[in-house]
Amino acid sequence: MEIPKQYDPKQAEQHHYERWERNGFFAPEINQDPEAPVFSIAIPPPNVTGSLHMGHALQHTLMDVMTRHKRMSGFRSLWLPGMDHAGISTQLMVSRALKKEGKSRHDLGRELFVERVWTWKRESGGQITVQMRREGASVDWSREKFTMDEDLSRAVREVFVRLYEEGMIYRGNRIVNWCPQDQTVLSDLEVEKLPQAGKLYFLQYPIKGSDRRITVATTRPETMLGDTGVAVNPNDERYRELVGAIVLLPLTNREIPVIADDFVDPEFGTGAVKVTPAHDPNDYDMGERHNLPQVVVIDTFAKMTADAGERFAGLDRYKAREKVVEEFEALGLLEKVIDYEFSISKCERCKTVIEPLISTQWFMKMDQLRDLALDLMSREHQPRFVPETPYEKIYTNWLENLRDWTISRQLWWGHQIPAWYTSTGAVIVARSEEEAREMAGTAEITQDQDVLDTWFSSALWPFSTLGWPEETKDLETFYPTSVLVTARDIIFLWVSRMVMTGLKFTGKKPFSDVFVTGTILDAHGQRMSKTKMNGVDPLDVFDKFGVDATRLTLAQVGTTDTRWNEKQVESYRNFANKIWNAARFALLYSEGAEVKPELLQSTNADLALHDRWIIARLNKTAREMNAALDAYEFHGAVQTLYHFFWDDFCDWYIELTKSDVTSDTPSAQRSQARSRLLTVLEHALRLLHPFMPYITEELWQRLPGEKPHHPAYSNAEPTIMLTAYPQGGPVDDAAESEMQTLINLISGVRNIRSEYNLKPSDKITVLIGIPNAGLRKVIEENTDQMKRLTGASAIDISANLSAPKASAKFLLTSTDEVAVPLEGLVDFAEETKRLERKKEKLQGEAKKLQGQLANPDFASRAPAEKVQQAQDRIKEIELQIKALDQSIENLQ
RNA sequence: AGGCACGUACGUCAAUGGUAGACGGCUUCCCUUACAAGGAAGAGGUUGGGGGUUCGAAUCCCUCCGUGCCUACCA
Repeated sequence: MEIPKQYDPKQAEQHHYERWERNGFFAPEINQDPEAPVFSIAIPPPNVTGSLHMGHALQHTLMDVMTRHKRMSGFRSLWLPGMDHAGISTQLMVSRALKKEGKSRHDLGRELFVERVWTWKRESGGQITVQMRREGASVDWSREKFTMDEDLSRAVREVFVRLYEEGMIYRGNRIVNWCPQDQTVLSDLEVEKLPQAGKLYFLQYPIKGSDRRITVATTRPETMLGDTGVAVNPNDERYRELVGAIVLLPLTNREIPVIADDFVDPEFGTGAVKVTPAHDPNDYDMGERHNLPQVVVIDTFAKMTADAGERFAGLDRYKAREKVVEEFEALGLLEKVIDYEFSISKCERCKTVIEPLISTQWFMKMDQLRDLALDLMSREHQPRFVPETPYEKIYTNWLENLRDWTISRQLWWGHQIPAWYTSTGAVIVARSEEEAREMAGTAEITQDQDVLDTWFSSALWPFSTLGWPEETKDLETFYPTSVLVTARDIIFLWVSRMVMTGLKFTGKKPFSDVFVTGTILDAHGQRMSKTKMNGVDPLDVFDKFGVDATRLTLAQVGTTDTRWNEKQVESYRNFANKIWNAARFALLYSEGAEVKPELLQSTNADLALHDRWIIARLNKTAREMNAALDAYEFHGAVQTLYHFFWDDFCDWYIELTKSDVTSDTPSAQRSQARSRLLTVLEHALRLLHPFMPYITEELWQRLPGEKPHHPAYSNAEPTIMLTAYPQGGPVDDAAESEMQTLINLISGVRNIRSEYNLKPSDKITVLIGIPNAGLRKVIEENTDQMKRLTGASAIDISANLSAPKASAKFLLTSTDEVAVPLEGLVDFAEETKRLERKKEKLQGEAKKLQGQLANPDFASRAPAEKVQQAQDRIKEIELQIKALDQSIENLQ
């Protein structure tokens, strides 16, 4: 079989996914074991408008690793994919397309516009589903959901109606965040606050029946046209006598009262605040407390209303600001203007400055829901956040301060609110229009024009996607889901709301664990964002280094914020190449051999040391992998795999088995060695598979022999995806420690070669003294290996070392010693210096340890084990120093 | 403004209170070897500064400096 020297990721990425998907490997039905445990994840649904970014790639990698691991471990595994209709983004995107045709959504009307969005969705939405296939995400596409699907929409209506019936959803007139651009209300979480350089204007208001004036400071002078009061702190001596006085509001002919309210900070500005209940959330609250009227002077397009007065009506809010300031100046009432930095609220989507407005909206009361979630946390400590700090606290604190949720949006794209109005103004909330007509007793009803916040449907995602409110088989089987993987910025928007609705409507938590991923930053530690143009496109990285290398890089990010570092991906690309070439070697010499799992079962003692050892290492690695994955320790898991494959398997095992495997003459021993190599490789590929699905499948398919699936998947077409994840058999401490001795021996000799600058052509003799007969035998059995790996022409093993004076020596253990005669090979003076340096270093360490032991407190208070360790280490150092002294003397 | 994290080798990150590691990079050596997208070896850190608790601190506490995030909002 021809195998190229370099791994070509694109080649491997081409065919496997399509085959996996076509054969139904991703669907839980592939599992034939009726008793199988269940594992399920609902994907955080990406926006239908979205395309893959690093955050997705990171989350998807982690979810795929978990799902593939559980699937291979025999779990009936479901990773359910889907998309979010993303109300505002999607509506904006389609509106923009319309604009290019010179039309607005209003030209089409609601029905046609919504139809147009669906067309867009069919034709160009969901790019991300194509990209997810590239990632290798093993999601069950047969269960793919969209938040606007009929079944999910039904769940939305059901929840709305039930909450309305319980009085938890209500319609109210309140101050809200209004986006004049998108023409919709926004929740607090959809508003971002940005620092902004602005000005603070000091305006003087005359007091009626007096020549006093009261000065208020404001960043928004135009709102003064809607002032209905001036507030001061009740304890502020400066204004005490003015409380209850009447202010003549300039530019208008209104008279407004001076009120006292604790909200006012006497330290700030002048200590007197203008109160505009209709256009500021705090003023709104104050207005409520003092029964102040609300005068609306700014409309939904951020233009001044008729109530702002004739001169201002129709002006843009910023034009009005200039005009108000001019007029104050003309009246001599503008005290001063100072530069001032404050934060300004902007629409998260379109960046337009938010206008707080009083508006009739639908709200959801959160107190009962919040208590359900808080109870779950205090009672069962659920959901379990990984990492627990700080997220558990952040989550709990946020819940404790939760306010009512504004759930209506003035959009056309979304779930239209299931509320209807009769001509007499009665409100009917129902599951369908028919039901509403029946309830109304008339056909003359009109539906509320608003839609629900996108997050309303997202909040139901873990159960609505499984069929709720029907009691489906899927819901019964896969709910609650096992784990939620998410970025930290949607803990409030999404995670907490899923917990609350899950508990309310299914009586169960929607997931047990919440894994909060870190953030991938750019090379300078900045967040990647579209506006900064500093994002790295995962697809470009896939093209450059391959999907598997990228996944490995992302997997080890885990929960920490990490700067993007292409070098890291490059090193994992090299790792993939290493895997490729190790397999290439095994396959090059696979004639007469095949994968035989039973070769790894035997623990019989006539196996060669390196064989016993690699089996032990494989078992230990498998155990570590399972433990790490179950604990969500992805960083550790990647490290474990990397070292096992590169260090243990490639650097040592292949090198030690090479002479048997590459032997020219066919023999039972050669076939065994070849088969064992293939079998260990096959197991290693399985361990790697959840992280590197493509290269492992590509190579696994090429391995000859018996490669059974996990029993739960015995009927399926061959794929590494459905083999059993190695659980790890017995450990073999003897093999590990004996092999370690051999490794130390070979490394030690190589070290000597390197330190003395010996050329590979310099033939050396290695003298080894090992008093223990058992160990001596082990080493003797590996003489040929040692010769090959150290470039020694002769190896002499005896019970007691006798070496010529001028030899490089090192201690293998406290009793075992190795020497390489150097006569004629090195510069003795240079060498003496080097040994002295080494000795100093050891003496330093010994001194430190002795200091520790000399401290009576250490001896009495530290655990005996630690004291013993220190003493042992000192003894070891003493021996090493003695050996060094000996060597130095020998060089003289 | 409050709250919360973080600061470890040149870079990115590890390390149940037990005396600091990995990978990449770097230096040296090696293209007759499955892999130059490679191999072998080596150098490199008083864990941001200062103080405290402790037999023992990267780890716990205080403080300063720096960075990031979150919440609130100052009219």
